[in-house]
Amino acid sequence: LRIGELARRAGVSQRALRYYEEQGLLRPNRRLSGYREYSEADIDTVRDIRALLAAGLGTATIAEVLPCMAKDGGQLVTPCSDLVEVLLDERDRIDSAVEELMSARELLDAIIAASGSPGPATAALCEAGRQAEDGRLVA
Amino acid sequence: LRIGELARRAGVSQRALRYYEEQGLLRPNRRLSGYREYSEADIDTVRDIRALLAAGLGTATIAEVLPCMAKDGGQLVTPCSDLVEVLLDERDRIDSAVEELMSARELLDAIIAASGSPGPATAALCEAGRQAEDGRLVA
DNA sequence: TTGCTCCTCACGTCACGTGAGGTGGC
DNA sequence: TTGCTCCTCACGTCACGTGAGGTGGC
Repeated sequence: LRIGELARRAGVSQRALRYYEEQGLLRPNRRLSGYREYSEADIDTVRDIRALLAAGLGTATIAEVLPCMAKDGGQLVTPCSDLVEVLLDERDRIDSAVEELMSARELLDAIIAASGSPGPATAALCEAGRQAEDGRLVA
Repeated sequence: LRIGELARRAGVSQRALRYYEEQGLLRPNRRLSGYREYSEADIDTVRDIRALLAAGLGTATIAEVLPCMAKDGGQLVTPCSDLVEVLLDERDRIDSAVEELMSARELLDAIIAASGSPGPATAALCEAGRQAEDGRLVA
């Protein structure tokens, strides 16, 4: 697989793939031309990387986790004990991140729901908001 | 309220508060000394800002949303119709973000669960991981 | 030769962190 | 005067985005 096809199939940018390599998360072979050559397994690896990044893990931590995910005949590999503690912390962080997202969702829902009855006061406040924004640009 | 107390009570850094002001999200008064003077209402505003940032909204969008949250006697204010469409998109993004977090959580859970029976293969792979990391540092 | 894909710099972005160096109030 | 809090630059960080300028294969 060349970088363009992997990017398409994994749903990421080529820049992201080069960045992951720079951080040691991927190690593609090189052709004589210098082109990167990826394996089919890299598609799943990239998906895992994205999932962990989206969960707030840094590339350094992900670099430690990835070898544990190397499936040995469909079997997960045991991580070093230091890493397990890190993962427990990260899992807690994910749980509170979900709660934050839910409360933000409620905030937006309340505002969206309030858009049912516009009224004349709305237009005025809308306009006030724009003027405040202009003021900011001037200042 | 001076910046230090607001930072403590809202649970954010002073740098973050200055940044929010720079982005037009807060507009504290100034004392003769140049010190920022915040209102009690700013505590809740900062909490809302954090919730929306955590949900992935940018400061520009939050600047549009905040006036809608100005409680007019406990009542939410209606946003401009352009904004409502943006909020609907953001809400969808939050929903998929939650799904991503859940799947990442499952990934970590599987690895954590695998740490039950260490065995000798683990230590070897652990060591291999460290060597690979060293190789990276050398290269 | 044309066109598509790839390559390596290298600077920009967003929401801050982190000093550097200086001032205000009790 | 001491000590704590505040101020304004201004550069660093993380995970990339976005060109700039050049090369490879059919």
